[in-house]
Amino acid sequence: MLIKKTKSKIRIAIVDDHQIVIDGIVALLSGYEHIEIISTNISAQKMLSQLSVLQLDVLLTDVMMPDMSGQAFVLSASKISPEVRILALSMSSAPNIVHQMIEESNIAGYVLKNISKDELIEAIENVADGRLYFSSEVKKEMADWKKMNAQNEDSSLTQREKEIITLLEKELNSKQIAEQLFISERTVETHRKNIFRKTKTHSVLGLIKYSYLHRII
Amino acid sequence: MLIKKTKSKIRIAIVDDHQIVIDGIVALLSGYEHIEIISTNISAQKMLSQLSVLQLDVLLTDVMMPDMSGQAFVLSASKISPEVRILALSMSSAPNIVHQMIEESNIAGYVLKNISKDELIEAIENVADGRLYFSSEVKKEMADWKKMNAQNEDSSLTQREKEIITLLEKELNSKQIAEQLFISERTVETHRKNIFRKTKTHSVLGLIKYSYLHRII
DNA sequence: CGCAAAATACCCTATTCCGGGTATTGCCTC
DNA sequence: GAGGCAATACCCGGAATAGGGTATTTTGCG
Repeated sequence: MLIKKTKSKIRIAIVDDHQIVIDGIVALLSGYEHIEIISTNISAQKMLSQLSVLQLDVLLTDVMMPDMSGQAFVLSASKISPEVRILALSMSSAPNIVHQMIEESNIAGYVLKNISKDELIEAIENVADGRLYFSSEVKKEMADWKKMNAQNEDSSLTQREKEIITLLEKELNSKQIAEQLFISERTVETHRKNIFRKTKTHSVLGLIKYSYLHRII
Repeated sequence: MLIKKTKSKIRIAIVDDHQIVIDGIVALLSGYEHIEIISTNISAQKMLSQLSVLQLDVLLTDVMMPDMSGQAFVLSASKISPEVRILALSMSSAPNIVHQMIEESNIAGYVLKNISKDELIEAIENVADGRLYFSSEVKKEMADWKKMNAQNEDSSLTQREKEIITLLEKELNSKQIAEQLFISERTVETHRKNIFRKTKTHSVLGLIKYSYLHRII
Protein backbone atom coordinates (compact mmCIF):
# COMPACT_ATOMS: atom_id res chain seq x y z
CA MET A 1 0.00 0.00 0.00
CA LEU A 2 2.66 2.45 1.00
CA ILE A 3 4.67 1.54 -2.04
CA LYS A 4 1.70 2.12 -4.29
CA LYS A 5 1.08 5.55 -2.84
CA THR A 6 4.62 6.70 -3.14
CA LYS A 7 5.19 5.24 -6.59
CA SER A 8 1.98 6.31 -8.28
CA LYS A 9 0.50 9.76 -8.49
CA ILE A 10 -1.49 11.15 -5.60
CA ARG A 11 -5.01 11.74 -6.87
CA ILE A 12 -6.53 14.83 -5.28
CA ALA A 13 -9.63 16.96 -5.63
CA ILE A 14 -10.17 20.49 -4.41
CA VAL A 15 -13.36 22.09 -3.19
CA ASP A 16 -13.53 25.73 -2.16
CA ASP A 17 -16.21 28.31 -2.80
CA HIS A 18 -13.63 30.83 -4.01
CA GLN A 19 -12.56 30.16 -7.56
CA ILE A 20 -9.48 32.27 -6.90
CA VAL A 21 -8.32 29.94 -4.17
CA ILE A 22 -8.83 26.88 -6.35
CA ASP A 23 -6.82 28.48 -9.12
CA GLY A 24 -4.16 29.33 -6.61
CA ILE A 25 -3.83 25.79 -5.34
CA VAL A 26 -3.85 24.44 -8.87
CA ALA A 27 -1.06 26.84 -9.75
CA LEU A 28 0.89 25.83 -6.66
CA LEU A 29 0.62 22.14 -7.43
CA SER A 30 1.13 22.35 -11.17
CA GLY A 31 4.87 21.76 -11.00
CA TYR A 32 4.60 18.53 -9.09
CA GLU A 33 4.55 15.37 -11.17
CA HIS A 34 3.48 13.09 -8.37
CA ILE A 35 0.32 15.01 -7.59
CA GLU A 36 -2.59 14.86 -9.97
CA ILE A 37 -5.58 17.13 -9.63
CA ILE A 38 -8.58 15.08 -10.63
CA SER A 39 -11.33 17.54 -9.97
CA THR A 40 -12.08 20.97 -8.57
CA ASN A 41 -15.39 22.44 -7.58
CA ILE A 42 -16.76 25.60 -5.98
CA SER A 43 -19.79 23.70 -4.71
CA ALA A 44 -19.57 21.17 -1.89
CA GLN A 45 -22.81 19.55 -3.04
CA LYS A 46 -21.53 18.98 -6.56
CA MET A 47 -18.28 17.57 -5.29
CA LEU A 48 -20.20 15.06 -3.19
CA SER A 49 -22.28 13.95 -6.15
CA GLN A 50 -19.21 13.06 -8.18
CA LEU A 51 -17.06 11.82 -5.33
CA SER A 52 -17.87 8.12 -5.66
CA VAL A 53 -16.40 7.83 -9.15
CA LEU A 54 -13.23 9.87 -8.65
CA GLN A 55 -11.12 7.33 -6.72
CA LEU A 56 -9.32 10.01 -4.79
CA ASP A 57 -6.42 9.71 -2.42
CA VAL A 58 -6.82 13.18 -0.91
CA LEU A 59 -9.72 15.59 -0.79
CA LEU A 60 -8.63 19.14 -0.10
CA THR A 61 -11.54 21.15 1.22
CA ASP A 62 -12.34 24.53 2.63
CA VAL A 63 -14.12 24.41 5.97
CA MET A 64 -16.33 27.45 5.51
CA MET A 65 -18.52 27.20 2.48
CA PRO A 66 -21.85 28.90 1.86
CA ASP A 67 -23.72 25.89 0.57
CA MET A 68 -22.62 23.45 3.29
CA SER A 69 -20.78 23.49 6.59
CA GLY A 70 -17.32 21.98 6.60
CA GLN A 71 -18.36 19.35 9.08
CA ALA A 72 -21.42 18.26 7.17
CA PHE A 73 -19.34 18.01 4.02
CA VAL A 74 -16.68 15.90 5.67
CA LEU A 75 -19.21 13.53 7.20
CA SER A 76 -21.00 13.06 3.89
CA ALA A 77 -17.76 12.61 2.02
CA SER A 78 -16.55 9.98 4.49
CA LYS A 79 -19.80 8.10 4.06
CA ILE A 80 -19.53 8.06 0.30
CA SER A 81 -15.82 7.32 0.15
CA PRO A 82 -14.53 6.08 3.50
CA GLU A 83 -11.04 5.60 2.14
CA VAL A 84 -10.48 9.18 1.01
CA ARG A 85 -8.14 11.21 3.19
CA ILE A 86 -9.52 14.65 3.93
CA LEU A 87 -7.25 17.64 4.31
CA ALA A 88 -9.09 20.70 5.62
CA LEU A 89 -8.02 24.12 4.47
CA SER A 90 -9.15 27.04 6.56
CA MET A 91 -8.91 30.80 6.63
CA SER A 92 -8.87 30.87 10.37
CA SER A 93 -7.54 28.90 13.26
CA ALA A 94 -10.62 29.75 15.33
CA PRO A 95 -10.63 27.15 18.08
CA ASN A 96 -14.27 26.14 17.79
CA ILE A 97 -13.99 25.34 14.09
CA VAL A 98 -10.69 23.56 14.53
CA HIS A 99 -12.07 21.49 17.36
CA GLN A 100 -15.26 20.64 15.58
CA MET A 101 -13.44 19.44 12.49
CA ILE A 102 -10.75 17.48 14.26
CA GLU A 103 -12.62 15.90 17.13
CA GLU A 104 -16.04 15.44 15.63
CA SER A 105 -15.10 14.67 12.05
CA ASN A 106 -12.62 12.18 10.82
CA ILE A 107 -10.15 14.39 9.01
CA ALA A 108 -6.54 13.61 8.25
CA GLY A 109 -5.16 17.11 8.33
CA TYR A 110 -5.92 20.74 8.93
CA VAL A 111 -3.90 23.60 7.49
CA LEU A 112 -4.38 27.35 7.14
CA LYS A 113 -4.62 29.22 3.88
CA ASN A 114 -1.54 31.26 4.56
CA ILE A 115 0.36 28.03 4.15
CA SER A 116 3.54 28.03 2.08
CA LYS A 117 3.93 25.98 -1.06
CA ASP A 118 6.35 23.57 0.60
CA GLU A 119 4.12 23.05 3.57
CA LEU A 120 1.10 22.34 1.41
CA ILE A 121 3.03 19.71 -0.54
CA GLU A 122 4.25 18.22 2.72
CA ALA A 123 0.73 18.13 4.12
CA ILE A 124 -0.66 16.45 1.02
CA GLU A 125 2.12 13.86 0.97
CA ASN A 126 1.64 13.14 4.64
CA VAL A 127 -2.08 12.57 4.54
CA ALA A 128 -1.80 10.59 1.29
CA ASP A 129 0.62 8.29 3.08
CA GLY A 130 -1.83 7.69 5.88
CA ARG A 131 -0.32 10.05 8.42
CA LEU A 132 -1.92 13.07 10.02
CA TYR A 133 -0.87 16.64 9.36
CA PHE A 134 -1.74 19.73 11.33
CA SER A 135 -0.01 23.07 10.98
CA SER A 136 1.58 24.50 14.08
CA GLU A 137 -1.01 27.25 14.60
CA VAL A 138 -3.71 24.63 14.53
CA LYS A 139 -1.90 22.47 17.04
CA LYS A 140 -1.64 25.45 19.34
CA GLU A 141 -5.34 26.17 19.05
CA MET A 142 -6.16 22.58 19.87
CA ALA A 143 -4.03 22.75 22.98
CA ASP A 144 -5.76 25.97 24.06
CA TRP A 145 -9.13 24.39 23.47
CA LYS A 146 -8.26 21.37 25.57
CA LYS A 147 -7.15 23.62 28.38
CA MET A 148 -10.36 25.61 28.29
CA ASN A 149 -12.44 22.46 28.16
CA ALA A 150 -10.72 21.09 31.23
CA GLN A 151 -11.84 24.13 33.19
CA ASN A 152 -15.29 23.61 31.76
CA GLU A 153 -15.72 20.14 33.11
CA ASP A 154 -16.19 21.00 36.74
CA SER A 155 -18.73 23.69 35.97
CA SER A 156 -21.20 21.11 34.58
CA LEU A 157 -24.34 23.15 34.24
CA THR A 158 -27.63 21.30 34.42
CA GLN A 159 -30.25 21.37 31.69
CA ARG A 160 -32.44 23.73 33.63
CA GLU A 161 -29.54 26.06 34.25
CA LYS A 162 -28.75 26.18 30.56
CA GLU A 163 -32.38 26.96 29.93
CA ILE A 164 -32.15 29.87 32.36
CA ILE A 165 -29.05 31.12 30.58
CA THR A 166 -30.75 31.16 27.21
CA LEU A 167 -33.55 33.24 28.71
CA LEU A 168 -31.07 35.59 30.38
CA GLU A 169 -29.46 35.98 26.98
CA LYS A 170 -32.83 37.23 25.72
CA GLU A 171 -32.63 39.98 28.36
CA LEU A 172 -35.37 38.61 30.56
CA ASN A 173 -35.22 39.39 34.27
CA SER A 174 -35.87 36.86 36.99
CA LYS A 175 -39.56 37.68 37.17
CA GLN A 176 -40.08 37.19 33.44
CA ILE A 177 -38.12 33.97 33.45
CA ALA A 178 -40.21 32.71 36.34
CA GLU A 179 -43.39 33.45 34.40
CA GLN A 180 -42.03 31.82 31.26
CA LEU A 181 -41.04 28.61 33.05
CA PHE A 182 -44.04 28.56 35.42
CA ILE A 183 -41.80 28.46 38.45
CA SER A 184 -41.24 30.77 41.38
CA GLU A 185 -39.08 33.85 41.10
CA ARG A 186 -37.17 32.50 44.09
CA THR A 187 -36.28 29.40 42.14
CA VAL A 188 -35.00 31.44 39.27
CA GLU A 189 -32.86 33.38 41.70
CA THR A 190 -31.48 30.16 43.10
CA HIS A 191 -30.65 28.96 39.62
CA ARG A 192 -28.95 32.26 38.79
CA LYS A 193 -26.94 32.03 41.97
CA ASN A 194 -25.81 28.50 41.20
CA ILE A 195 -24.99 29.42 37.62
CA PHE A 196 -22.86 32.34 38.71
CA ARG A 197 -21.07 30.15 41.24
CA LYS A 198 -20.39 27.40 38.74
CA THR A 199 -19.23 29.70 35.97
CA LYS A 200 -17.37 32.03 38.29
CA THR A 201 -19.10 34.98 36.68
CA HIS A 202 -20.73 37.87 38.50
CA SER A 203 -23.08 39.56 36.08
CA VAL A 204 -25.44 38.62 33.30
CA LEU A 205 -23.13 40.17 30.73
CA GLY A 206 -20.18 38.22 32.06
CA LEU A 207 -22.23 35.05 32.05
CA ILE A 208 -23.38 35.50 28.46
CA LYS A 209 -19.82 36.14 27.33
CA TYR A 210 -18.73 33.01 29.18
CA SER A 211 -21.56 31.09 27.55
CA TYR A 212 -20.54 32.16 24.08
CA LEU A 213 -16.91 31.37 24.78
CA HIS A 214 -17.69 27.92 26.15
CA ARG A 215 -20.46 27.30 23.62
CA ILE A 216 -23.12 26.70 26.22
CA ILE A 217 -25.60 28.62 24.08
CA MET B 1 -5.22 60.04 -20.37
CA LEU B 2 -8.08 57.71 -21.12
CA ILE B 3 -6.49 56.80 -24.42
CA LYS B 4 -3.24 55.97 -22.71
CA LYS B 5 -4.98 53.69 -20.19
CA THR B 6 -6.95 51.78 -22.78
CA LYS B 7 -4.14 51.46 -25.28
CA SER B 8 -1.30 50.47 -22.98
CA LYS B 9 -1.17 47.66 -20.49
CA ILE B 10 -2.85 48.05 -17.13
CA ARG B 11 -0.11 47.85 -14.53
CA ILE B 12 -1.34 46.13 -11.37
CA ALA B 13 0.07 44.87 -8.10
CA ILE B 14 -1.49 42.38 -5.73
CA VAL B 15 -1.20 42.22 -1.97
CA ASP B 16 -2.81 39.46 0.07
CA ASP B 17 -1.50 37.56 3.05
CA HIS B 18 -2.46 34.24 1.47
CA GLN B 19 0.06 33.13 -1.10
CA ILE B 20 -2.57 30.80 -2.48
CA VAL B 21 -4.87 33.69 -3.29
CA ILE B 22 -2.09 35.62 -5.00
CA ASP B 23 -1.25 32.61 -7.10
CA GLY B 24 -4.90 32.24 -7.94
CA ILE B 25 -5.25 35.80 -9.14
CA VAL B 26 -2.04 35.56 -11.09
CA ALA B 27 -3.34 32.41 -12.75
CA LEU B 28 -6.64 34.09 -13.52
CA LEU B 29 -5.00 37.11 -15.11
CA SER B 30 -2.25 35.29 -16.95
CA GLY B 31 -4.15 34.98 -20.20
CA TYR B 32 -4.84 38.68 -20.53
CA GLU B 33 -2.36 40.62 -22.62
CA HIS B 34 -3.60 44.03 -21.54
CA ILE B 35 -3.05 43.39 -17.84
CA GLU B 36 0.46 43.27 -16.49
CA ILE B 37 1.20 42.12 -12.96
CA ILE B 38 4.07 44.25 -11.76
CA SER B 39 4.38 43.02 -8.21
CA THR B 40 2.82 40.73 -5.64
CA ASN B 41 3.37 40.61 -1.92
CA ILE B 42 2.04 38.81 1.13
CA SER B 43 3.01 41.73 3.35
CA ALA B 44 1.17 45.03 3.29
CA GLN B 45 4.18 46.77 4.82
CA LYS B 46 6.53 45.56 2.14
CA MET B 47 4.16 46.53 -0.61
CA LEU B 48 3.99 50.05 0.78
CA SER B 49 7.75 50.34 0.83
CA GLN B 50 8.04 49.58 -2.85
CA LEU B 51 4.87 51.30 -3.97
CA SER B 52 6.42 54.63 -4.97
CA VAL B 53 8.59 53.13 -7.69
CA LEU B 54 6.06 50.78 -9.25
CA GLN B 55 3.97 53.29 -11.24
CA LEU B 56 0.83 51.26 -10.83
CA ASP B 57 -2.55 51.79 -12.38
CA VAL B 58 -4.39 49.43 -10.05
CA LEU B 59 -3.55 48.04 -6.63
CA LEU B 60 -5.50 44.92 -5.80
CA THR B 61 -5.55 44.39 -2.07
CA ASP B 62 -7.07 42.16 0.54
CA VAL B 63 -8.87 44.03 3.28
CA MET B 64 -8.05 41.70 6.14
CA MET B 65 -4.35 41.22 6.64
CA PRO B 66 -2.52 40.29 9.80
CA ASP B 67 0.22 42.90 9.59
CA MET B 68 -2.03 45.86 8.80
CA SER B 69 -5.70 46.71 8.63
CA GLY B 70 -7.16 47.21 5.18
CA GLN B 71 -8.05 50.76 5.95
CA ALA B 72 -4.62 51.69 7.25
CA PHE B 73 -3.05 50.16 4.19
CA VAL B 74 -5.32 52.04 1.79
CA LEU B 75 -4.70 55.36 3.52
CA SER B 76 -0.94 54.87 3.46
CA ALA B 77 -0.98 53.74 -0.13
CA SER B 78 -3.02 56.76 -1.20
CA LYS B 79 -0.56 59.03 0.52
CA ILE B 80 2.42 57.48 -1.23
CA SER B 81 0.78 57.17 -4.63
CA PRO B 82 -2.33 59.30 -4.83
CA GLU B 83 -2.95 58.35 -8.46
CA VAL B 84 -3.15 54.60 -7.90
CA ARG B 85 -6.65 53.14 -8.10
CA ILE B 86 -7.31 50.72 -5.29
CA LEU B 87 -9.50 47.68 -5.77
CA ALA B 88 -10.33 45.96 -2.50
CA LEU B 89 -10.73 42.21 -2.44
CA SER B 90 -12.55 40.75 0.51
CA MET B 91 -13.60 37.40 1.88
CA SER B 92 -16.73 38.83 3.38
CA SER B 93 -19.34 41.40 2.63
CA ALA B 94 -19.61 42.23 6.33
CA PRO B 95 -21.25 45.63 6.40
CA ASN B 96 -18.87 47.27 8.85
CA ILE B 97 -15.81 46.44 6.80
CA VAL B 98 -17.45 47.40 3.55
CA HIS B 99 -18.58 50.69 4.97
CA GLN B 100 -15.27 51.49 6.53
CA MET B 101 -13.40 50.89 3.31
CA ILE B 102 -15.79 52.67 1.01
CA GLU B 103 -16.82 55.67 3.04
CA GLU B 104 -13.71 56.33 5.04
CA SER B 105 -11.08 55.32 2.53
CA ASN B 106 -10.80 56.43 -1.01
CA ILE B 107 -11.09 53.16 -2.85
CA ALA B 108 -12.17 52.66 -6.45
CA GLY B 109 -13.77 49.29 -6.10
CA TYR B 110 -14.70 46.48 -3.74
CA VAL B 111 -15.24 42.91 -4.83
CA LEU B 112 -15.58 39.58 -3.05
CA LYS B 113 -13.23 36.67 -3.40
CA ASN B 114 -15.88 34.40 -4.82
CA ILE B 115 -15.75 36.62 -7.87
CA SER B 116 -15.71 35.03 -11.32
CA LYS B 117 -12.86 35.47 -13.72
CA ASP B 118 -14.90 37.69 -16.02
CA GLU B 119 -16.06 39.88 -13.20
CA LEU B 120 -12.55 40.36 -11.89
CA ILE B 121 -11.34 41.44 -15.32
CA GLU B 122 -14.30 43.76 -15.61
CA ALA B 123 -13.61 45.24 -12.19
CA ILE B 124 -9.95 45.84 -13.00
CA GLU B 125 -10.75 47.44 -16.35
CA ASN B 126 -13.35 49.65 -14.76
CA VAL B 127 -11.22 51.02 -12.00
CA ALA B 128 -8.22 51.40 -14.34
CA ASP B 129 -10.42 53.56 -16.53
CA GLY B 130 -11.29 55.80 -13.65
CA ARG B 131 -14.71 54.38 -12.89
CA LEU B 132 -15.90 52.74 -9.71
CA TYR B 133 -16.73 49.06 -9.40
CA PHE B 134 -18.63 47.32 -6.62
CA SER B 135 -20.00 43.82 -6.84
CA SER B 136 -23.71 43.42 -6.32
CA GLU B 137 -23.43 41.81 -2.86
CA VAL B 138 -21.36 44.74 -1.73
CA LYS B 139 -23.88 47.23 -3.08
CA LYS B 140 -26.57 45.44 -1.16
CA GLU B 141 -24.57 45.57 2.04
CA MET B 142 -23.97 49.27 1.59
CA ALA B 143 -27.69 49.85 1.20
CA ASP B 144 -28.40 47.85 4.37
CA TRP B 145 -25.77 49.78 6.24
CA LYS B 146 -27.24 53.11 5.17
CA LYS B 147 -30.63 51.99 6.39
CA MET B 148 -29.30 50.95 9.75
CA ASN B 149 -27.30 54.13 10.05
CA ALA B 150 -30.38 56.23 9.46
CA GLN B 151 -31.91 54.66 12.56
CA ASN B 152 -28.65 55.26 14.30
CA GLU B 153 -28.57 58.98 13.61
CA ASP B 154 -31.05 60.08 16.23
CA SER B 155 -29.28 58.10 18.90
CA SER B 156 -26.03 60.03 18.33
CA LEU B 157 -23.97 58.96 21.29
CA THR B 158 -21.26 61.31 22.47
CA GLN B 159 -17.63 60.37 22.79
CA ARG B 160 -17.87 60.08 26.53
CA GLU B 161 -20.93 57.92 26.27
CA LYS B 162 -19.13 55.55 23.91
CA GLU B 163 -16.29 55.45 26.41
CA ILE B 164 -18.72 54.44 29.12
CA ILE B 165 -20.11 51.72 26.88
CA THR B 166 -16.69 50.23 26.29
CA LEU B 167 -16.17 50.06 30.05
CA LEU B 168 -19.59 48.53 30.59
CA GLU B 169 -18.62 45.94 28.02
CA LYS B 170 -15.67 45.06 30.27
CA GLU B 171 -18.18 44.29 33.02
CA LEU B 172 -17.31 47.27 35.17
CA ASN B 173 -20.02 48.67 37.42
CA SER B 174 -20.73 52.36 37.83
CA LYS B 175 -18.36 52.70 40.75
CA GLN B 176 -15.45 51.14 38.90
CA ILE B 177 -16.12 53.24 35.82
CA ALA B 178 -16.20 56.37 37.97
CA GLU B 179 -12.81 55.46 39.43
CA GLN B 180 -11.35 54.69 36.05
CA LEU B 181 -12.49 57.99 34.52
CA PHE B 182 -11.84 60.08 37.64
CA ILE B 183 -15.44 61.28 37.73
CA SER B 184 -18.29 60.93 40.16
CA GLU B 185 -20.40 57.81 40.33
CA ARG B 186 -23.41 60.10 39.88
CA THR B 187 -22.05 61.24 36.56
CA VAL B 188 -21.59 57.73 35.39
CA GLU B 189 -25.16 57.02 36.35
CA THR B 190 -26.29 60.02 34.36
CA HIS B 191 -24.35 58.81 31.35
CA ARG B 192 -25.82 55.34 31.68
CA LYS B 193 -29.29 56.82 31.86
CA ASN B 194 -28.74 58.92 28.75
CA ILE B 195 -27.21 56.00 26.90
CA PHE B 196 -30.17 53.77 27.69
CA ARG B 197 -32.58 56.48 26.61
CA LYS B 198 -30.78 57.12 23.33
CA THR B 199 -30.34 53.48 22.44
CA LYS B 200 -33.78 52.46 23.73
CA THR B 201 -32.16 49.65 25.66
CA HIS B 202 -32.87 48.75 29.27
CA SER B 203 -30.01 46.62 30.48
CA VAL B 204 -26.26 46.39 30.08
CA LEU B 205 -26.59 43.18 28.11
CA GLY B 206 -29.12 44.77 25.77
CA LEU B 207 -26.88 47.78 25.36
CA ILE B 208 -23.82 45.70 24.52
CA LYS B 209 -25.76 43.71 21.95
CA TYR B 210 -26.99 46.98 20.45
CA SER B 211 -23.45 48.28 20.42
CA TYR B 212 -22.12 45.27 18.57
CA LEU B 213 -24.97 45.45 16.08
CA HIS B 214 -24.46 49.13 15.41
CA ARG B 215 -20.68 48.90 15.55
CA ILE B 216 -20.38 51.40 18.36
CA ILE B 217 -17.71 49.27 19.94
C1' DC C 1 -18.40 86.90 22.69
C1' DG C 2 -22.49 83.87 22.98
C1' DC C 3 -24.91 79.81 22.19
C1' DA C 4 -25.43 74.80 22.14
C1' DA C 5 -23.80 70.60 23.23
C1' DA C 6 -21.27 67.80 26.22
C1' DA C 7 -19.74 66.55 30.55
C1' DT C 8 -20.18 66.93 35.12
C1' DA C 9 -22.93 66.17 39.58
C1' DC C 10 -26.64 65.61 42.65
C1' DC C 11 -31.60 64.44 44.35
C1' DC C 12 -35.13 60.85 44.62
C1' DT C 13 -37.51 56.03 44.62
C1' DA C 14 -38.64 51.51 43.30
C1' DT C 15 -36.87 47.50 41.62
C1' DT C 16 -33.57 44.20 40.75
C1' DC C 17 -29.50 41.83 41.48
C1' DC C 18 -26.04 39.32 44.06
C1' DG C 19 -24.45 36.38 47.58
C1' DG C 20 -25.16 33.94 51.83
C1' DG C 21 -28.02 30.68 53.87
C1' DT C 22 -31.69 26.39 54.44
C1' DA C 23 -35.21 23.05 53.01
C1' DT C 24 -38.34 19.97 50.45
C1' DT C 25 -39.54 17.00 46.75
C1' DG C 26 -38.69 13.69 43.20
C1' DC C 27 -35.81 10.93 40.39
C1' DC C 28 -32.03 7.96 39.36
C1' DT C 29 -28.60 4.80 40.62
C1' DC C 30 -25.73 1.86 43.25
C1' DG D 1 -33.29 1.90 50.62
C1' DA D 2 -29.63 5.09 51.01
C1' DG D 3 -27.19 8.55 48.92
C1' DG D 4 -26.68 11.88 45.32
C1' DC D 5 -28.34 15.11 42.22
C1' DA D 6 -31.65 18.21 40.08
C1' DA D 7 -35.30 21.20 40.63
C1' DT D 8 -38.09 23.53 43.40
C1' DA D 9 -38.77 27.39 46.99
C1' DC D 10 -37.98 30.51 50.70
C1' DC D 11 -35.29 33.94 54.11
C1' DC D 12 -32.19 37.77 54.60
C1' DG D 13 -29.47 42.04 53.58
C1' DG D 14 -26.52 44.97 51.15
C1' DA D 15 -25.37 46.61 46.74
C1' DA D 16 -26.44 48.03 42.32
C1' DT D 17 -29.48 49.30 38.72
C1' DA D 18 -33.09 51.76 36.13
C1' DG D 19 -35.60 55.69 35.55
C1' DG D 20 -37.39 60.23 36.92
C1' DG D 21 -35.82 64.81 37.88
C1' DT D 22 -32.56 69.40 38.03
C1' DA D 23 -28.33 72.06 37.81
C1' DT D 24 -23.54 73.61 37.04
C1' DT D 25 -19.32 73.80 34.51
C1' DT D 26 -16.66 72.99 30.37
C1' DT D 27 -16.00 72.78 25.63
C1' DG D 28 -16.49 73.62 20.76
C1' DC D 29 -17.97 76.44 17.09
C1' DG D 30 -19.60 80.21 14.37
